[in-house]
Amino acid sequence: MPEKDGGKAGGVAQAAGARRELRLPERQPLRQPSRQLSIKDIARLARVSHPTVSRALQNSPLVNAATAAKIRKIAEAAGYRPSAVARGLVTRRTRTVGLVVTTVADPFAGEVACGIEQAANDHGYAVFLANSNADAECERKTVQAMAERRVDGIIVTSSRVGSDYLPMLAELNVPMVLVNDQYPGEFVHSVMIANEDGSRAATEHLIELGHRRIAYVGDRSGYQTETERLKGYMQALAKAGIEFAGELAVHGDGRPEAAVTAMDGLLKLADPPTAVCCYNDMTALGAMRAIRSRGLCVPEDVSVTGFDDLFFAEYLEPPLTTVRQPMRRMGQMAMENLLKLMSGEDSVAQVKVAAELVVRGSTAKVRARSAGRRNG
Amino acid sequence: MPEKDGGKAGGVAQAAGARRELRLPERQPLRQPSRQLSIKDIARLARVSHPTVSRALQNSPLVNAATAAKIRKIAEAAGYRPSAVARGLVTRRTRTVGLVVTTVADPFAGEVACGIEQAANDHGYAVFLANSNADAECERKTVQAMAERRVDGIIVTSSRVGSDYLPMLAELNVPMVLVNDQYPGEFVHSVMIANEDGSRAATEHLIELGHRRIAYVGDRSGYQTETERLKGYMQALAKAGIEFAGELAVHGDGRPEAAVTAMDGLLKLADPPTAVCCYNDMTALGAMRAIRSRGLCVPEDVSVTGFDDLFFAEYLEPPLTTVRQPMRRMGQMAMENLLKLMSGEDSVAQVKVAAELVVRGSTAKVRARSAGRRNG
DNA sequence: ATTGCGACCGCAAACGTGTGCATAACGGCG
DNA sequence: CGCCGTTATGCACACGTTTGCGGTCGCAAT
Repeated sequence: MPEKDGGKAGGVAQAAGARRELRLPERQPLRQPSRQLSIKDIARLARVSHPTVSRALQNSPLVNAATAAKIRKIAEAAGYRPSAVARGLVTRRTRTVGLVVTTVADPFAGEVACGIEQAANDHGYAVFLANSNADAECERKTVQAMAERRVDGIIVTSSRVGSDYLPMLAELNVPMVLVNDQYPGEFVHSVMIANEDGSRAATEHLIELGHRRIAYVGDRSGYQTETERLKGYMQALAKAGIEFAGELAVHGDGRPEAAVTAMDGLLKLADPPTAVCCYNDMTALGAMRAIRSRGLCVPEDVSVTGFDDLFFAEYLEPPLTTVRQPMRRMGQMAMENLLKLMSGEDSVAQVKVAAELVVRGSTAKVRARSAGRRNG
Repeated sequence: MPEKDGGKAGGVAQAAGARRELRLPERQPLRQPSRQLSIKDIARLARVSHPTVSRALQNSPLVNAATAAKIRKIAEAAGYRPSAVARGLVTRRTRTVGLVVTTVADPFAGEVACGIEQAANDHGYAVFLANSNADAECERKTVQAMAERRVDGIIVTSSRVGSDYLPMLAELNVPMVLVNDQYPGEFVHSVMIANEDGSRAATEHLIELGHRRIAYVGDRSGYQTETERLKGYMQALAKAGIEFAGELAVHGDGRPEAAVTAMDGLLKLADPPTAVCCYNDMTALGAMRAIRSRGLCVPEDVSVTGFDDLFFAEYLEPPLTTVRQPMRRMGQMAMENLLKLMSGEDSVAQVKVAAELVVRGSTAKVRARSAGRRNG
């Protein structure tokens, strides 16, 4: 055995050397002092060709079990790590997905990202993270950059781009799934929460508690999520025979600061609301602050509902009544959906996940009119 | 099939074909129906060689301005995007960094990640995100996987691995910076908050308000951050001549749930604390819940302080007194530090950023003993 | 006319891996 | 002894870039 190896390898090396001399002077490329070792280094160490090493490391049945074991052992000992970039070049698959969110600092995005990362990792995929800063142009650029890096797929949460993704996607030719947005097309699928249902449930809950003057503090107008939640709110009002009052539906931006001023405006009305349905939990945070700044109490003077059920919702005082969104699960679903898309099979184009109303302490029965006169 | 080959490629193939015939039979590789177009496609379109295209696109002065412009125009029109993976293979730099956090769903990690992503993006770097789930083994695996993807550098926040990074890093040979942890070495630098100072300041603040029986609810023991914050707390006590009581220093896990039970245990003591210094804001969230569950009030019955100043801190009722950590800025600093490391120059190995006490409503003067007897 | 030179451009390598195909070794069988 | 089927391995590519170097061209200087 050793003889065979020694003899054979020697012969091969010799032949190769001789052959090379005929061709070129074989300029010696200046090597970096310490470079990552390559598959050829392992091949040399194991006295086999590099394809054999390649096959051994991917457990191919084509290589002898004994030599495969030997090769793996040597590679292990040398601390060899095959280059994913070289592999990506030849296989044309990087096992990488791109994730673009408005900002990871947003708790909603963080939860979704967490679910995605988990699922991706379970399937051997790495994820590129990028912030769009809720800017359409930036989002577009980011998606382009990811295409340049040859990601196998892309997930976008709370997209700001809109339906002109379609031409871009067709050109890029990379599968994509959207979270909480929807622009159906050949490549682009989506998973989204039942916005209307959730928002309607929250509003109906307030109506059942006897509220009639119910406000709505939304996001910026124009985005699909916002539109749908507003719609749910209006549906509930209509169903209960309450006339929609334009003055009670105002816009924030999904963050607490804007909600404070928006809510404050509502409280200054001649006939202020006794309850408020907020676009999301962050908005509710600001609304509650505004309410208290006027010396009013939650829920005694005004009830408030949120949307999302972020981690802090149950720890607020009072705990926030809100519409739960299984964020992590949704991220996971998005990733699983993308995996299917990437492997060629087409899955359900649009999955809508159920929203669940979680009743806590921030909502209560309306009480006899008294705070109504306290307008500024 | 024969028609396609003969017809379409006819003109081009002929010229090239003649030359090629001398060499090899030129087996026709089966092409995918639609593939990304390459630099050679653009070269053919522009009637130049592909190296010229390459140079034109990187604005090399070696190519004629007019032809460069033409090439760029053609590339633009064709929607050509150079492959970052092929480029990475030859340049041996991927312009990619790895970011490993305990979990992105954690608001602290989210903020830091946001700062990092921003800075990375500004410098043309993409970032791989991965969760370690606060598990040392998982963290190690993740770092390995990133090395396999040939990232140019790595940032780890709240590392769970510890000082045995050093041998691994030496082997991997990739620069790394740690956030809120510190294992000095040739490759590994760090940026961290002044834990002791911050924690001491919070405790001193409580002491100034007249508190003498001050509890501490920490993280799991053993981690550097936890150790340092506990130390700061003890320093403040010592300085004020208050004897450290072991029963008052308990462990949570940095999340609200664990803090609830930990705090509840403290309140059941024969001589319960009148104030509590929490490891972080999440812990404070749980502590406040526990306090209220017993019918006590914050800050009237017990004052509480946090650490981090997460977004919700100022929106709590009462707003939380806490130690501010400029998280986004710290992420940015970590990235800038890493950039220096990657470009060869060595920067300050350890930067410590100042912590700032933010006094809000959750802390108040101790009042005459009365709640003390309410133990269970 | 030759030489030298600068400006452009193309050739031929790399980079590190995967894979179709040829081939060597080997044993079994006619 | 020759043929063939297996098994194991190596060869020669290919993937899509970048880059050192040599070559061509036009033009001025000799």
